Amino acid sequence: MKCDFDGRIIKSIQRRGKYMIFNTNGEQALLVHLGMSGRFTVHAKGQEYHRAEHDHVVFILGNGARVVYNDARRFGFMIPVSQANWQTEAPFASMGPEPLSEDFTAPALLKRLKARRTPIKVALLDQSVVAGIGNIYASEALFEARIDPRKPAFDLSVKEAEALTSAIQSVLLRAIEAGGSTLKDYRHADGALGYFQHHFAVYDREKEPCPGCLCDFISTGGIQRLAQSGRTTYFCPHMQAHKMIALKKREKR
DNA sequence: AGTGTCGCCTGAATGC
DNA sequence: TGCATTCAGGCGACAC
Repeated sequence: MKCDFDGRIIKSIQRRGKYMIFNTNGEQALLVHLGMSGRFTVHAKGQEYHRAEHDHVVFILGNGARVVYNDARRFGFMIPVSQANWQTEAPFASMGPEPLSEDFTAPALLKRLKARRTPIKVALLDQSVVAGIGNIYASEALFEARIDPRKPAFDLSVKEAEALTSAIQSVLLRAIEAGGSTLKDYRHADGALGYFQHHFAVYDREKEPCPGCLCDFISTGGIQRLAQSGRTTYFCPHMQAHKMIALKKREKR
């Protein structure tokens, strides 16, 4: 099938948050999001290719290699965007800082959380607070920072914001180091699996003890899960306890 | 403007 | 075995 990008040269590939941007020698760039189950795999020139189920797009490169986009759930998308303007358009105009950049500081995070009455876990999934955090890493970072996921976002102290920014960076760096998290679909471009799922502290570990658990595990029941805005959160109620309830009672008087 | 709910789509796991 | 239900790395449209 012909498309607008036929014959274009891919000049560079960028990433912002969970989006990839393929810059070309034309007016338009290709914006790509993998959704939940999207993946790219690279097949070298001469390597036989048979279309597999859920292969939706195949890029045939000038050197004969194939880059295949496979996406079982089809939540991913590719759209042409203006190469000159995409950064000032949705969703990038309002997107939060890159968590591994120097723009991501505790004061910057506090500023973006200031007006949010929503729980901190829900706020972390909002890409306009910080870019690139998904459901796994939100739970993992909050555990590492020892912050209750139910705590209102605006209620974070300076100390908590500091702990959270470093926890987010630490979790992401370790996850990248381990090659990402393969629950079902995630693969590298060469088909390799990620290994960070073996290092989760709380995610998908309901009723297990958290790392370094000091409480009476039998009586506490270990890690708990709850639903927040339709997404599952995992946390340790003992390691991540906060005093909101006591404070609320005081406010009411 | 911030917030919650719903739909998109398929596959795997679970329950009956 | 078969069928229905539930849930899953995300996001955008929509209503309030």
